[in-house]
Amino acid sequence: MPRRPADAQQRQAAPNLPAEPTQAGRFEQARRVQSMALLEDYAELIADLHATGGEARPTDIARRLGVTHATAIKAITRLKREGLATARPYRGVFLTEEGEQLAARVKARHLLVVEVLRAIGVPPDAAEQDAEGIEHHVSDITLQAFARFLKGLK
Amino acid sequence: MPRRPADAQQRQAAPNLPAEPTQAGRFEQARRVQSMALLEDYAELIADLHATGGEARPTDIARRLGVTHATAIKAITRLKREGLATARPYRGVFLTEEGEQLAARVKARHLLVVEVLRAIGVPPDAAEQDAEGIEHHVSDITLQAFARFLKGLK
DNA sequence: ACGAATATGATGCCAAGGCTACACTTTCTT
DNA sequence: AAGAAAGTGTAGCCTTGGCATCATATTCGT
Ligand SMILES: [Mn+2]
Ligand SMILES: [Mn+2]
Ligand SMILES: [Mn+2]
Ligand SMILES: [Mn+2]
Repeated sequence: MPRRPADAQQRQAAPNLPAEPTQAGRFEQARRVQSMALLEDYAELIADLHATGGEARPTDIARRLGVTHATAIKAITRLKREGLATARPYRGVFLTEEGEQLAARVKARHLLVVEVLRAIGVPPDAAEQDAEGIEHHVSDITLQAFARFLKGLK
Repeated sequence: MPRRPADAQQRQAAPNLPAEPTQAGRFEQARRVQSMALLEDYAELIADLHATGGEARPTDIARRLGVTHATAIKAITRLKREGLATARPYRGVFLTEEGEQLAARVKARHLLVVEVLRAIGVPPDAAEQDAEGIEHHVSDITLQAFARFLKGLK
């Protein structure tokens, strides 16, 4: 049945770029973004643990994320591989400079997303809950619009 | 080092319910939601293909999603397993009653999310892009707030 | 100081969701 | 009516991110 084109285009690498404005392009970008979500949450959490005067040890991280420590350790391995963290065995996890920067961006974005949801009238618990997933999909452009929106309110 | 409690609680099933208001509970809920995202996008897309007068065949679906047809076929297998779709070999995919209902809900939510982003001042392309990922994390409670927000604007 | 309690790390298992490659079926075109 | 073109399905491979289990390291409490 030779009706439509073929489906197997070249499908190059496409590192992390803007995404075509086609439906397929949007889905591809959404998948790319999703693949960063876990790293973002870990970075944000590790920074928070450090900021709260504590250490970021696998068990702490695991408990806060609701996963087993084995799962956390595997994710930490990925963080290290991606150059976002280092770890001293039995002594906890530390963010690299790049990791710190990611954490800072992610935290700011998280707070802004919650703030916008609240401003729209979303109840506090739902805002906190939904923001945990939504945040990762909020692009810089959208984030700027969020900031302008909040500024316009006060 | 026996400082903090243990991390391996019972961790029961937790089918799809409200989620504790703890940080771990929020992350758990976000993971549950994410595991539905793929099914939601497929259901929405299949309904759209049918609505647009066409058939929903693996290659159509794959092209629209930006994946290979093999990937689409695997996802369709999961849709069938979950009771959301049926398929007649070489004749396309069809949503069950439950699948149709899911598709309708997902489509309405998608549209509302885009509308809210636009209302906040997000440029059209970014709104379309970000909504593709955000939509899956918007709870019913939040969706209601979105509807009220839009109503209040006009 | 030493045993108990806890944390850590390693390993192996699983399912999801990508991919390529290849065989088969259907449809189109001549 | 073939033969070519396109779609479909299957199989096998990979990575991610869950899990449980076990061995080892550290720290606490007495
Ligand atoms: Mn998050
Ligand atoms: Mn967050
Ligand atoms: Mn989507
Ligand atoms: Mn959608």
